Order: sequence, then C-alpha cells, then structure tokens
Amino acid sequence: MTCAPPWTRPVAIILPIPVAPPVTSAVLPETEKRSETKSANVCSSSVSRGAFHSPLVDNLLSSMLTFRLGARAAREVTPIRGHRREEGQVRGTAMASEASQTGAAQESSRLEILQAAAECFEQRGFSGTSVDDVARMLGCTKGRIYHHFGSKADLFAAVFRLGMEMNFAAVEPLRHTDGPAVARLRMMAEEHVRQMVTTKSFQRVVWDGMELLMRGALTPEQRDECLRLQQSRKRYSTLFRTLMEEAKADGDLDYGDLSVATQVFFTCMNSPVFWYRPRVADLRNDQDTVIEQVVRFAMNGLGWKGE
Amino acid sequence: MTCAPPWTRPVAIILPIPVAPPVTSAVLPETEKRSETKSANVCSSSVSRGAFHSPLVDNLLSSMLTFRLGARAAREVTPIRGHRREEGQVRGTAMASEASQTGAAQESSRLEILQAAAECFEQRGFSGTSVDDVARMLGCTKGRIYHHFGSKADLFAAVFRLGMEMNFAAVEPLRHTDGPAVARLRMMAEEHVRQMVTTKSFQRVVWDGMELLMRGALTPEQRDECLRLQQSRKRYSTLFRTLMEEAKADGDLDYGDLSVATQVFFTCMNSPVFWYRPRVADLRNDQDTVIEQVVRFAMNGLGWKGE
DNA sequence: GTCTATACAGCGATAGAC
DNA sequence: GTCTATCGCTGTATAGAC
Repeated sequence: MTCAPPWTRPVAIILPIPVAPPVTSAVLPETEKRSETKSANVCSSSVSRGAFHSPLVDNLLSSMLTFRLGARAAREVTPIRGHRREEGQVRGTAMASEASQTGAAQESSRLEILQAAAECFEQRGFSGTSVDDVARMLGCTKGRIYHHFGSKADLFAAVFRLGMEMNFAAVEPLRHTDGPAVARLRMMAEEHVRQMVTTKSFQRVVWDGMELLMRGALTPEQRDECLRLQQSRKRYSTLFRTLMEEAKADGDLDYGDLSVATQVFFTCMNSPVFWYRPRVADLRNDQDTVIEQVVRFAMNGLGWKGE
Repeated sequence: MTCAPPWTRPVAIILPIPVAPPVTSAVLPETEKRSETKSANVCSSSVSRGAFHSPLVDNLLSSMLTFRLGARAAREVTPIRGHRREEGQVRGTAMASEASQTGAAQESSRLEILQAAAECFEQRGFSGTSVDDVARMLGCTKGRIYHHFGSKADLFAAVFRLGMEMNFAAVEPLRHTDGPAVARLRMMAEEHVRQMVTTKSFQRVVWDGMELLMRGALTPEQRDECLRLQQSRKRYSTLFRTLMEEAKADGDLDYGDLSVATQVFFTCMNSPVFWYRPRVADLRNDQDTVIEQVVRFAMNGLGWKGE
C-alpha cells in the first residue's frame, strides 16, 4: 500500500465511443455499416439482424402495437420547460386504429427500428445514444424514427417492454409444470438465462431501464405508467420468488434473507448481458455451455445441493 | 401469449432524472441540497459525505496525485474535431511537483470534488451527468472543477481509479495469509463485497468504467493508458482467479469453465452496487448481514460445500 | 482558486417538401 | 413514409475578471 503500484501512474482515458458522422444525404449502399468502429470480438450483438426476425417476435410485436404519448426528456420536476411540445399531450396518433390498414408493413418497419435501437442502447446506454445514432445504424435519417416513435424515451420504452414481454413469454408457461419447486425453478432459470444470451441487446436495455426506473423521479401524469412498468417487473420476479420460497420450505434450497437472495440470484442470471460475447464457430453449443454454467452457479448460490 | 397481459397496455415513461437548474450566482446556504429530488430510500449514497473522508482515502489519494492529459469526449476515431483543445496535449500542469506547496488543501478540494462526482456518476452514469450537475452538488460552479480536472472524462477517470485503488488496498494484503486457498478466497471476497457496500458510489463508477473501457475505441495516443487501466483490472481479478484455481485443485471448489465462473463470481460480488440501499438504523449490522449473504451466495455458486 | 461570461458543437424535436 | 432543413436548448470547455 505504501509503494505506488504500476497502475497508479498518471493515466488518461477517453470514454465515449467513436461513431461516424450522422447521415444526411450521403447514402450508405450496404445496409450494415459502422462495423469499422468495433473491434473484432466486441459484441456485434449476440443476435445477427436477420436471424432475430423470428415469428415469436412478430407475434409479440403485434400484441404490443401501440405506444402513446411522447414522454419528455425534461430534467425538471416542476413545470416542464424545454423545447418539446408544451402541451405535454398525446402523440403517436392512435396507432392502434391504423393497425388494420397498413398492418404488417408498418410493424416490420417498427421492428427494424427497435432492433437497431436495442443495439445502440446496448452499446452506449440511454443518454449516450442519440436518435441520429439509431438512424445511422439503419442507414436512414431520424425522420423515419420520429414517424414511428414520439420521442427518444418512447423508443427506449418500446425496446424495454419488448424485452420484458419476450421474457414473460419464455418463462411464464413453465410456472405450472409438474415436479418439485426446485425443478421448476431450475427450468425457469435456464429459460431466463437463455433469453439473456439470445436476445442480449434487448435484455441489456431492460436492465438499464430498470435502473432508470428505480431512480427516475416522475411528473404526476407519468407516474402511473411508470408504476405499471415496475409492477410488471415485480410480477416477473415474483414468478421466481414464490418458487424460491417453496423450494426452501421443501428443504431443497438454503439461503438467508429472501430479498437479498432474490437480488443476487437475478444479478447472477442476468450477468451474461454484461460479459457474454458469442463465438462465431459453434454458436449453439457455445450458448448452451454458458447457460448451463450460469444456471448451475445461480442454483448453487441459493444453496441447492444437486439433483 | 395469445391474450395480451395487463402490462401490454399502452404506456409511456420518462427516463431522465429531474434535477435543479445549474448554479450561477444563487448561492446555496446548506452544503447538502438536491435531496428533494430523491425519494426516501432511494440511495442517498451508502456513505455520508463527512464519514467517508477517512485517513485511508487521504493516504490513497496522496499516492495518486496526478492525472495528465485532458482526454477528449470526441465521437470520431479519425482527426478528432470538436470544441476541445486541438493539440490533444498535456494539461493538469504537473500537479505532482506542486504537491509539496499547497499540498493538503488542494488535495482536500480534489477529494471533495471526487466524492461529489462519484455520487453524480453513480446516479446518472457518465453521459447522463453534466459537469454542472457535479458543481451543483458541491454548491459551486464548474470553474472550480475544470481547475482541478482537465475534462469530464478526466474527472470520471479519477473517480474510477480511486475506486480501484481502494479495492486493491483492501484486498491485496489478504492474498498471502495462511490457510487453504478457499479460506483466503473467502476472506478476499468478503473484503471485496465490503468495499462494494461501504464505497458504493465509487464502485459503481468502477463498474461503469469497466464497461466503457470494454467497448471504447481509442485513438492511438490514448490506447496505452487505457490498456494500463485494463491491465490493472485484470491484475485485480487475477488475485481471485488464481485462488479459485488452487481451491479447485484442492477439491474445495467445483465449477466448470474458469472464465465463466470468474465472470459470474464477480458480477455476484459486485451486485450490491446495483441494489443495496443502506438502512439508516443499525447501519453496521445491516451491512454485515448483506455482506455475509452475498459472500455465501458467491462461494456456494463456485461449488463450495461449507467449512 | 473560484466565479462570470461566452463560444461552439451536439442533440431532441418539428415543419414541410417529396 | 421518409428525407431535408431548421429551431432552440443543453452541455463541454475556455478566457478572463476578481
């Protein structure tokens, strides 16, 4: 402690991530650009663009259709000043009613935007990402994005919610399987971790969203909606929590305080969103290995003693 | 999946956190302001301002003294344009040499800034925090901050490094204690988690810093310094990693892949920076309980079967 | 050593052309 | 439905007063 170690030397870092200048009229021929700013194995996102466009997502998306109200990025609690619409009113022009018309095409466009947004938010976080960033990743301008989403916060919320819905869809059906509580918990954990790995970008946004939700102060009108989001999260964690209690009562698990255990358990299961980088070769097997190990760690952490 | 669950309903949220307008000439009488934007138990930071100003930190800080080079917040890899100094040159005016002069006073001021910065970065992240935010928390203007730190990135880096140094100082001495590898690992883990809880703001910044480091692309000049930071992190995790291997060889631990295990193990131990909120009453006991539980979870996760 | 004043770029958001 | 152009605020950083 007395002698200064090597890493104590004067040092400087840059933190923001370099990106290309915004698109204006210079058209990008290839759809995928920006790869030059990423180093080889630094996460070109776990899911390749095309592969992700699964029926599951389409189904989910169609049940999700609409987002109202352009939330404002105001930093004040009191009378929200800023350069956004002063009335604080509904936007997004009641998309639900339009859904019957253009339907599929519009949704497909929305989905593509969500996908790109997820990747941007994953890489730079909410405040670090500009709407231009997302547009640039899509090879278009922000006009397109603002046509579909009322604000940047709306866009983020949409990604956030889609991520949550995918989790529910994957995990909830397993809740009432047969067998002891531990076994069900294990299966659900496995499915949850699989989500983290296969839809990593979205799940990372869910994580960030939770954090923002936890510390975000709200204007009265927005409180309701935020509460609803938080409750949905709570409902999700309860799926696991109840099984944890059951399994402990059965003598299959052994942990101390339930709250602490839940927190650590989830952080554990979610951890791949921070460190997982898919290896190109043998993707499937790679993922399975990681999932298996993470689940094992998490279950052991709860005091599970094996089958 | 077919019937839309309640949380599928249209929703809107705001994400950014409201703050008071920047300080200009309106002087704040009390040093601590801004409390009105926080809800009761939402993290008024684990360490109270005064209590944190410990000899340990002072010692660490004096061995740390100097930061060179104003890192730039440029978003381009190629010729860095922007409104910062174009030479990309050294700043911070060789503070090490000045240390003998004003010494203590200057350092105390620096430390106070670091403290406030840690709390701001903890709450809003790097890009979400403005230099004005930090100044406002201190009840001063950004002039003071820019006098001590060349740029926002410099400030962040200083907080980051101080956090890391505290970890090293707490954990490294335990490396060569007597006893089996598992026992030592357990002790180190406990000390690490204690750091997470007692210096939470700083540790949260360390976490964010690691993430930024992982995905940040660099201009050639800055690559070196960044690499150094990363290596210091690596060195830290190696402290644990080697013991993990030893203990596995001893038959005291049982995990699969070392890399995955390390990642999950750390994420686990670090988790309090995300969810821990100190309860005012009986702080000490509260912390100890949390620490004990987290360590237990983490060790169990590695396949530890108890004493 | 800290404050005031100011420059200048970036970004969120809108209007209106196509 | 997407693009262009533009507005106005926010935020980083600097210069110079005190």
